[in-house]
Amino acid sequence: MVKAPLPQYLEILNPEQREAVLHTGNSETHSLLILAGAGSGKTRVITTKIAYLIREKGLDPRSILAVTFTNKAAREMADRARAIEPRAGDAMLRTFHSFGAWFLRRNGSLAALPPGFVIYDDDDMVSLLSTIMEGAPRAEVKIMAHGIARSKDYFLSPDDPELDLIDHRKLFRTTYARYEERLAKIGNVDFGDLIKKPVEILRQNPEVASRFRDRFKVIMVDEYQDANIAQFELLKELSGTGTYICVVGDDDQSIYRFRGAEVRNILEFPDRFPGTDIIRLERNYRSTAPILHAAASVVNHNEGRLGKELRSERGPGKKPVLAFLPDQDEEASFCAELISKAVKGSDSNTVKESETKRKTAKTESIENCRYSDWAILYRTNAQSLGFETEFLRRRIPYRVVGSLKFYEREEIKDALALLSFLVNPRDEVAFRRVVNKPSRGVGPSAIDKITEEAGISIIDELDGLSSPGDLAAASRRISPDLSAKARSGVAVFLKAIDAGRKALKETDSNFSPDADDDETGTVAAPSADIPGTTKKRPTLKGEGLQAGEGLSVCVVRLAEESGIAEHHLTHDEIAGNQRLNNLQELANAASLYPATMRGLLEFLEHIELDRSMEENSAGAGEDMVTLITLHNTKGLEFKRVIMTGVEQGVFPRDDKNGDDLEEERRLFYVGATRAMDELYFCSCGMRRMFGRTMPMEPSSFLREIDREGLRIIGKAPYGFARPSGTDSAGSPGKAGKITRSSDGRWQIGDKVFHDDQGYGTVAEIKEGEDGPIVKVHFETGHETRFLSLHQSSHFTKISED
DNA sequence: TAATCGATCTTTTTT
DNA sequence: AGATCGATTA
Repeated sequence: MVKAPLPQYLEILNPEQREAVLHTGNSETHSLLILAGAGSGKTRVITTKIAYLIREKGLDPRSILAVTFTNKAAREMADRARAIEPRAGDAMLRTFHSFGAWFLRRNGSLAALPPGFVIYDDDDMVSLLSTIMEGAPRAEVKIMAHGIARSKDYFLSPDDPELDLIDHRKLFRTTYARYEERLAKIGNVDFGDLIKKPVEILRQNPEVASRFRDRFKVIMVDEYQDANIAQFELLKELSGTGTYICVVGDDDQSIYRFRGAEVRNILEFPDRFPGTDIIRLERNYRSTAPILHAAASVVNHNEGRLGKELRSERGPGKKPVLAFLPDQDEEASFCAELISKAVKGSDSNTVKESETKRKTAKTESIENCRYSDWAILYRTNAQSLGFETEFLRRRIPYRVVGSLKFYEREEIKDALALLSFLVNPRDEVAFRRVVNKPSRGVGPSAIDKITEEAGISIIDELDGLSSPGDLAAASRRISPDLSAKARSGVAVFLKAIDAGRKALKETDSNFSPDADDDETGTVAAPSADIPGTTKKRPTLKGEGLQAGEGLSVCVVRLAEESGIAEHHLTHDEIAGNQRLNNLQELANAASLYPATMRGLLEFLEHIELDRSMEENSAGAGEDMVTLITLHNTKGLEFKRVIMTGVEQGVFPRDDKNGDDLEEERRLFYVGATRAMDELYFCSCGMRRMFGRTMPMEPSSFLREIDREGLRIIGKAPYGFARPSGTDSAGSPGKAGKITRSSDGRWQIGDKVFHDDQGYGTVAEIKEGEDGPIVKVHFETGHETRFLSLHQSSHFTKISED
C-alpha cells in the first residue's frame, strides 16, 4: 500500500529495520518483540519508530513512553529521536527508575508517601538495616540488604510465600518486614520501591491506572532482556487493551541477572502478551567477521537461548589477537605499548595537544588512529588501577568510566545527608550520619535518647507525639536531658539545619500530587558542569566555600554552620586532601537549581538517579583511551578493544557455574562485540590479588574459540596450543566429580604443603583437557588449582587421606 | 568519648 | 593492598 517513495529517514533502513519501524499492529496484534543482535541498529530503529509514529501516524508525542535502563541510553534516545523529529522532545523518554520516581512524586500519597520523599541508595539501606540488626556484622547486614533489594526486584513483599526463593530464613522475613516499617515511618523509598510501589498503586487504584492507560498509547522498552519481574509487572499495569507495546532486546546480552534481571521476560514475552509479532535484526554493522566469529563461538556454548545468527555486513578483517603475558604489570605495559605505537604511527605530523582534527579517512586502519579509538575492558573496577598508573607514567590520556567515586566520598555524602535531613526531618539515616559530624560530643547514648523521644524504635506508640518521627523536634524536646556537651553539639546541628532552611525561599512548599503536568517527560536535568569532571579544580579564593547562585547558598550554609567546612579546611591542609574543593564542586552543581524546596528535591533526586558523570562537556569530546568494566560497555562501540584479565578465576570468576557461567559468557559476548576493527585478549600467567601473587590459567572461554579464529602472541601456557577441534566433542560437560586423579597422584582429602601458601587440603579433582586439575583449600582460606601433570612439583604431599 | 593501632577479612558486575 | 571492625589508650 505504500506506493509513494519513503521519506529519507525510512529509506536508509534495511528491510527488517523498516519492517520494525512501520509495524504498528492491528486488531489482532498490538505488541512487537524485536530481537536485535549486537550492533544491528536497534537504537536507530527505536528512535526512528518514535519519529515515525509522531510524524506519519499523527500520534501525540505525549502519549509515547519509552524506557531504558541507563541514563546514558535515555539521553541518547532522546537526542537521536529529536534529531529526526523535534516533537519527539515531548515524548516521555526515561529510565525505568526515573519514570518510577516521576510517578511517585505525583501519586506517592496513595502509598502513604510524603511529597518530599528522598531516594535511599544501597549504602543508606545498609545503614538503616544496621540499626535494625543491632550488633550484626556488616557482612551479614549487607547480605540482608541484598536480599531485600532482590525481593523487591521480584515484586515480593515480606508476607509473600515465595519469599523463600530469595532467602528462606525466618530472620530474613522479619527483618524485611521491620525494614519496611522503618522506611515507611521515615517516609523515604529505596531503589526497588521506585518500581514496586507504582505497581501497587496502579493495582489498588483503578482510576489512576486507567488515567495512565489513557495517556500512554505506545510503550517501548529498550534492553528488555535486563528487565526484572517488578518492571514486567509495571509494564503490564500500564498497558490496557489499546496499548501498543514494543520491546527490544537480545537474550545473549542479558548480564544483570545478579541484580534481578529475568531473561524469561524476553523469552516468554510472546506468551505474556498474546498477539505478538517477532522481528529479528541479525545484520551486524559494527564488527568485522572474525570478531563476530570469536564472540559467537563463546556464547554458542550456552544453552537456553532464543537463537540468532549475527552476520557481519562489514566482511573480513583482522583476526582477534590473544596475547599471553607474564603478569598484570606486563599486561598494562603491553596495552600501553600497543596503543602508543598505533597512535604515534598514525599522526606523526599532527601531534598537537588540542583536538587532533580528524582527517577525512581514506585509508582506514593506521591513518586515523586516535587514543579515543581504544578501550580497555576489565571484569572488576579494581583492575583499572594498574592501567591508570601505567598510563599516567607514559602520559597516555585516559578516562575511567563508571567508577562513580565522587558521590561516594565521605564529605559529599555528609553534605547530601544534611540536605536530605533538611527536606525530611524524619530521615533517621541522614540524622545518624551527620548529627555528630564533625565530632561535637553527641555520642551513641545521646542519639539513642533522641531517637527514643522521636518514637522511632517503638512501633505502635506514635499517637501521643505531636510530630512522630521528627528528629529535629525530638532533639529540641529532649535537649535538657542531655549532657552539657551533647546538648551544645545538638544545638550546633540544629542551627545548621535551620540556616540551611533559611537559605531556601519560602514560596513553594506545595508539591501538588496529582498535577498530571505539562512538563516534558524527557530526562532533562540542568546539564552543565557535573561534579567530579572538572579538570583543573579552581583553587578556592580566600578560605572557605564560595556560595554562588541558587541552591549553592543552601549547601554552603549547611557546610559552614555544621562545622564541616572548617573541619575539612584544616584537615585538607594536614592531609593534603581535596575535600573542601569537592564540597565546592557539589555547591557548584547545586547552583544550577533554584533555592527552593522543590529545587532541592530535584537536585537530590538527580544525584540519586544519575550518578554517572559521563557524556558531559568534560571528557566526552577529548581524545582519550577509555577504561571501563565489561558491564559498562553495553551499548558502546570502539574501533579497537582490549579485553584484559581473561583468566580463569577473574573472568569467569571461579565461583561461577551453571546459569552464572552462562551469564559470564554473555558478558564476554557483549565485550567482544563492542569492537569494530580490532580485538585483543590479554591473559596473564600470574596476577596479584589481595596482595598475594597467584598463578593464573587462561579463561575457559578462550578455549571455546577455535584455534584458527585467533592469532596467538606471547608464550602460551602448556596445553593451550592444542590441535584445533579437540574441544568440541567433550565440550563443557565432561568435567565430572571424581575422587582420585587419573594419573593416580592425588586424592580428595590429601594434605599438602606449599612453600608460599602453607598447609592445605585437596578439595576437588576434575579432569580437564590437560589432565587432572586439582583444587586445594589452604588453611589461610585461600584456594588454588593446579594441573596435576605439570604443576605437582610445587605441592608436597604430607599425608594420604 | 575520640582517636589510634592492629587484626581480619575482602572483591564482582549497577539502576 | 585496602577497608573495616574491635579493642585499647588518652
